[in-house]
Amino acid sequence: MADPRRDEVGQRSETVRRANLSAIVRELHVSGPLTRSELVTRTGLTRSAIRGLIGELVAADIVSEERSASLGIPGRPSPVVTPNASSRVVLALDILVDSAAAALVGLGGQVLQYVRRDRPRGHFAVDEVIADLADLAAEIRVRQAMSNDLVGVGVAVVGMVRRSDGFVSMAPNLGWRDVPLGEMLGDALGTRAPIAVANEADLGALAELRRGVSASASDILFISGEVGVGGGLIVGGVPLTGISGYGGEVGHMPINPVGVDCRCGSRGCWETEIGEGALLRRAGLSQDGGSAAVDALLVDVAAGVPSAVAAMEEEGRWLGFGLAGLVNIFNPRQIVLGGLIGRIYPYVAEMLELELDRHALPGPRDLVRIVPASLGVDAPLLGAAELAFEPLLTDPGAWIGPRGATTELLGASA
Amino acid sequence: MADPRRDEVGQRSETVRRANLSAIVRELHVSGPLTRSELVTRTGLTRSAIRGLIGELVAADIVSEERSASLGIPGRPSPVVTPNASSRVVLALDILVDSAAAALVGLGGQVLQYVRRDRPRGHFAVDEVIADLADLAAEIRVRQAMSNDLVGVGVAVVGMVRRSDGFVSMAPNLGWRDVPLGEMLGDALGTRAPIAVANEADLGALAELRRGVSASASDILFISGEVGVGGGLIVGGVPLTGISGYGGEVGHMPINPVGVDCRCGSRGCWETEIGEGALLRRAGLSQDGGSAAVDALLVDVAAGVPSAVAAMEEEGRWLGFGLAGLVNIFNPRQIVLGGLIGRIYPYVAEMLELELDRHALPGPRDLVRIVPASLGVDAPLLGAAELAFEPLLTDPGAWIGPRGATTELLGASA
DNA sequence: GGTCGATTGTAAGAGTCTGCGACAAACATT
DNA sequence: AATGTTTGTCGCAGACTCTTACAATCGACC
Repeated sequence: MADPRRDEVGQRSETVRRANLSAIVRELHVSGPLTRSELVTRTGLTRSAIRGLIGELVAADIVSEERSASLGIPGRPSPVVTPNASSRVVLALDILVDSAAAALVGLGGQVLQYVRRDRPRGHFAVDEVIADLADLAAEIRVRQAMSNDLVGVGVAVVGMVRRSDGFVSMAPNLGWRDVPLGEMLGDALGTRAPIAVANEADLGALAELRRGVSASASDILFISGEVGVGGGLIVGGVPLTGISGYGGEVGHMPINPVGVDCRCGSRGCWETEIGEGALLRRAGLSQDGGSAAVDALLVDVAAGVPSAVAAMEEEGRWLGFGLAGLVNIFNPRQIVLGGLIGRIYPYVAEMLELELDRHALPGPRDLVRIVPASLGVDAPLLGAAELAFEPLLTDPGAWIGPRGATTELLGASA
Repeated sequence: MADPRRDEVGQRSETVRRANLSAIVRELHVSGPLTRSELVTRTGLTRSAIRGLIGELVAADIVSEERSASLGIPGRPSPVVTPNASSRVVLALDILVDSAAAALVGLGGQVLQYVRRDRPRGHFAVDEVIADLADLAAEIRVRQAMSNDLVGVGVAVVGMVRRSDGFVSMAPNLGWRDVPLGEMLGDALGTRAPIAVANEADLGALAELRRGVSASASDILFISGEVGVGGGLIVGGVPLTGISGYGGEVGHMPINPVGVDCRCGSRGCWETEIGEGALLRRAGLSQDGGSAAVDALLVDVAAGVPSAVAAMEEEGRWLGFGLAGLVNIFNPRQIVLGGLIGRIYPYVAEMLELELDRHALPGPRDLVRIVPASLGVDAPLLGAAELAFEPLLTDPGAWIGPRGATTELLGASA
């Protein structure tokens, strides 16, 4: 059926319509309510075109129009177009090592419902995790009047995920291998809405790009360190996924030829030098302490305890050494440090910049800025919501008109 | 003037036309002559649309149509559409460490003229190099009847280049720093055709992608090793340039914390472990021997000389160690080894794959294939031609009709 | 409080492009 | 020579958006 030589690059007028609707909805989703005239300048479309497209979006209940409050500017006031947060929603789920979370997010990024629950470390049986997530989702379902159209479900996982079907090939920190998470969650949640699964760091990067410190930059690296070290890489404005969605695993970039064994089966990975375990080990602390142990370490550092300070210096050295390579490869505008690494950033910044000076090429080095993440632990959760919204942002037309497609009430289980 | 909030994402019917023209011309440029009906299936456009667009391209002398030879198939024969190699041409230039080259390439990729001339190593004065290139270009100019429209000039340089204006910030192997090469070449060549300058490895990757072993793959890594080690990375079908075109410098990825000094000013770069110098050093040979010394080494390896074999094993080990990181980060379909590394590939393949098994994550590792480059020394030159053609491929409309734009006769100097 | 200028929504008509369907042309087969 | 297949050709319709003229609404000013 599918001819391999077929590129399907041909465009038609329908394409124009889709692109323009997409531009409007995406702009509203990212930037929040805008007046019609602002939309005209931002999209470059004419007033007539905007008028027609907005009319359809209003009819489909995707956006609303209201008279704007007078702003003291001469001229006819332009109505404010607002994305309908309560009309189109997504369910976002997050599976971290020691907690799980669910959120209901409306178009425009408004968080309507939010639940995060700690989970004991080490309880990672797949069925257990899925049951917990289903519980969280059910809780949200009860709290929210379910008159909403569920656009999709987004899931963040600490592991390597094949994007196409949400298959988790490996999640060392959860002890998973080859788990068809997307499929299983579909059954457990009882929804036919599309379920998109992706790596936690990739989604953190997406969230920071849309709603955080990297607002609409085109090339950023998001390094998220917790127990493991993940990376979400934005290249030319597009998330780097690789051919099967496994891309961005900077934590397992070999960096020390004489390094120690890594959970992934390799040796000398970056993760083994900058992860939570390495930091605690160098400080002479137990590696099982989790984030409480890290908190204690930070107190020591602030107090000037030599072993703690030395451990932090060594951490900064390895961070900078690895980041230099990434800077030379990607020539990014920004590197965002999240999770554990974001928390310790103030204490490693100096050493890190020094190592960058030493090991990164002058051109790229001068242009990159290192910043801590701004969204905290919820970055991946927000990213999962963004991921789930993507189909609506790309082709709002599918939610308009008779071919209303896959809209469905949350809770209307099979 | 330029409003920073302006995205200009609005599409119009003209956009559709441009995209469709571009699809046709690009398809012909990459795949060679095709019948109209093949174009119909490949682009997904209707016969009517193809007809109209081809008609305009023929009128603008960009393509030609001819009756096809009968193929023994029933049905009305479809005319063959051929890109006009002699009507639209680009000038490609290449500056390597020990040679320089120029070529005149026609639409479709046909090389109409070609000159490569060895240059003694060490003669890298900017003015000298530019004079040499201008000579090569003049030689081609004399040989070819100049009734052609020069679409543009493409230049490949062993160094870090800012894409926007062809500014070479650093070229350690040429001893250059901050050379406004694009501007200087414009003056020396006496042409107002746009001059695009880019890194040699980036262009090698582009050439392999278009005309070599990687035909239309979306994610490939091209590693080009000569004196230095460069990388051309294709991510999602798009060359990775970074925010200022410095991207892809995998050779200067720090990889050995106890490594040796690198020409770039850093220490422990990958290049210092897998470059020509490292290979020769480990084999106990002089590092100044150049490619003749490498040839001698290869003879020794084939003969089983222990020191040579050991050097090759060590080379393979470091190659695999570094590639494992790139595999984990990019999850590519293919890694193409060019230049020196492509030449020695047969002797390092085994060790390289072994190290990949050891250090790369199973998911990405299973999907990647390592192959030697297929285009040899001319890969960057061909890539430069592709780069110069890019404006024509992206918007053929600019070369059609009254607003004939920047077409110009080669040699019609200012 | 009325007038003027500025800004923006509204509406109708035109332009541009592609898709659809009917027909004709060119080829192989029988 | 008749038939079936494939594909170019042509006219018409559909889908968008742009252009242009006009109306609506605001602030500023006299």
